[in-house]
Amino acid sequence: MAYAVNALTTLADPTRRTIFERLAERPQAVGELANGLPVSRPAVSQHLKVLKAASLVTDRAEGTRHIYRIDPRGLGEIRKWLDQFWDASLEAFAAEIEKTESTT
Amino acid sequence: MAYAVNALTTLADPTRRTIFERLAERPQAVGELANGLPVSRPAVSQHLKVLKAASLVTDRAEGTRHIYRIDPRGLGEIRKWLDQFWDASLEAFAAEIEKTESTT
DNA sequence: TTACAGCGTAAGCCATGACTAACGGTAAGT
DNA sequence: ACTTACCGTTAGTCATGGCTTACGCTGTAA
Repeated sequence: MAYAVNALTTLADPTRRTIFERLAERPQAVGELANGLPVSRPAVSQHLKVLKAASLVTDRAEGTRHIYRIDPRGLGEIRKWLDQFWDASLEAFAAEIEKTESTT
Repeated sequence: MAYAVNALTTLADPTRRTIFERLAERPQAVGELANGLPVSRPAVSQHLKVLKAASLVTDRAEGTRHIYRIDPRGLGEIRKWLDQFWDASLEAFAAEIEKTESTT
């Protein structure tokens, strides 16, 4: 659950979300990502570090190039965390409607 | 989609997440929430304003008391946004595995 | 080994935003 | 009318975190 929280706060940053989207299309190297982004390469590197810590991406070294791609785990944790509130929300909603309408 | 982004950044704050959790259990007034939280009542009020703007909660006046409860809409937007990447992630994963194993 | 390409890290700056204290405004009770 | 309860808003302070610049490290090519 703490993982989901990390993943959530991680994706809260706009730049990080953009990076995540790009990697969702296809795995990419750091420099590749930096081009086409309004921030410097070190900035991308830092973001990738955070994304990796949240299990949202994985990296693989290919010579001096580091290829990053999406890690489904972080995404899954968020989903799990979200569904828990989704259920609670619907439950509360059902209770409220039952109390108001009582349409059996 | 912009809604989902708002909802996501909104739930990134720990205090706001806690408020959201409390409201998931049962609808509550502002003062009720403030008790049991390590922050002041105005702070809670501000957080509720943000949560409301992200369609994550709804409020209903009951005398001078303002009862807040979860709004499923904001939650739904996040889920929709998330699922889009969930699919992209699995797709990329499948492509990778297919390329590596090719176990038809 | 010399040179270059590709990244990660550290230090420092600056903007965003979370919090408190003080105030104003409305509803209910006496 | 006066008081009290309950809440929203504003102004101002302070910490968090994203960004850049500078530097160091590891491979690859000649």
